[in-house]
Amino acid sequence: MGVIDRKEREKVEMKRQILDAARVLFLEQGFEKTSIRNIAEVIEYSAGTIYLYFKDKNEILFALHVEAFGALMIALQTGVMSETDPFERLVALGKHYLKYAFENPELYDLMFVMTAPMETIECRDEIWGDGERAFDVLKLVIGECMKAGYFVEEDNETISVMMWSLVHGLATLHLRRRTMIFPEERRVQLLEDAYAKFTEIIKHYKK
Amino acid sequence: MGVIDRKEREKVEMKRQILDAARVLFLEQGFEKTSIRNIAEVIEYSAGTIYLYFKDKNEILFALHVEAFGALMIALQTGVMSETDPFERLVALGKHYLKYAFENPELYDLMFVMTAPMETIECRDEIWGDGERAFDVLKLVIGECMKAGYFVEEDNETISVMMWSLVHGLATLHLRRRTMIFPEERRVQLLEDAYAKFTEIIKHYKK
DNA sequence: TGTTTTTCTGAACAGTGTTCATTTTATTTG
DNA sequence: CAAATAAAATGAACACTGTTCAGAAAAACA
Repeated sequence: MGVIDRKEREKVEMKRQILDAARVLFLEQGFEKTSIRNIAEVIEYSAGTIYLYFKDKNEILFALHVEAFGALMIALQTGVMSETDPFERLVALGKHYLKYAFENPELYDLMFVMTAPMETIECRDEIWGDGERAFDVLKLVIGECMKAGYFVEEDNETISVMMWSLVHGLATLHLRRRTMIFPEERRVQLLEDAYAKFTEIIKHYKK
Repeated sequence: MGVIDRKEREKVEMKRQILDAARVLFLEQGFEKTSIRNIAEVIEYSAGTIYLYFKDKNEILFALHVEAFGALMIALQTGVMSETDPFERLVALGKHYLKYAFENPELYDLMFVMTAPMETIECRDEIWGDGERAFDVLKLVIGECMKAGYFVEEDNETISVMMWSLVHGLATLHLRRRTMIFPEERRVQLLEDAYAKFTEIIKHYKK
């Protein structure tokens, strides 16, 4: 029966259409302000139809979440590849993380800021699995740095959390407009300087 | 006419009632999930009445925002007072910042994470003024550190942004449940360790 | 007391996420 | 090909949201 195969393909295609429309709208106007009816309008179906493909609005978010982490992993891997020196790898990793955050603000939000999806119990494992794998990349690179003589006798995970917090802090302060307290022409420079200074400081740290 | 004085008092009292109810509900279930009707129910008035005291739901948020920054400023000042050594002051400042964040998660959210209120053009100046004044405390303490021989020849604002990003990152990663990727018994310890390590590293940094 | 001003209500509007009986479309069977 | 079955899509309905505003109730003034 080639029919059920085609039906399967159509189902996947429809899900794709919904996700693409949802991603565009979420990125444009945010999750909360995007209604199921908005998404339905874009794909030219009725609102009810969406519920034949996704259980609810959150499940659409989940699906995008998974895709977003896939994209971040690629971005981070690119960051790792681009340098051979262990410490430069770490610096590049952070840079690519920030780049991803600034280029995909709403997706970054969804991955590291939004609370809604984290509350619901279902899918938690996969969701956190994604986060863990991204964090593992950081730990790996920091592990290499330690082998190369950086962070001697430090706890890998502690250093990783510190590094993650810093870049996440830079990203969210900017994405959530808190850098507005600085004059426009200084904002980006300040973020870059702060990151550069941080990497410089940790580079030369010896117990 | 003592009447208009009393009327004025009643108006202030009513605003207080609304704000108190709103703060409790916002802290309990968040801004988005709290409806004007919920607030009205608590203070035993109709929903329409609220609009006689606040222009809209955002204005209630603004008012709470102002109060929250007042509380943070007190928390930070306490942090500054508690130590005499400039660098220990800085360490204590960050600790009290984190303490405030963890003890008032929804208020912290409202001050440093929420986007909604920042979008609307009105009240922006006061709102950002509050943020600026809090940041000034940090700059001041770091300025004292510089005079005491720390961060020599560094740009105060760059160091301040770095410090702010780190504590803000720690706070938001935890408040937004991203530390769930760590086993429960390690979470808080990891945050504390990361902060302690960070302060230790910047303490011993010499160009 | 009657008049005016202030305060409050509750219905209404256009929107939300979600459900479900009904209709339309597609596939399989006779 | 026509009839029967199965799948897909609809759109009305429900209970909710923020917000407005004509009218009712209460308070203040004359």
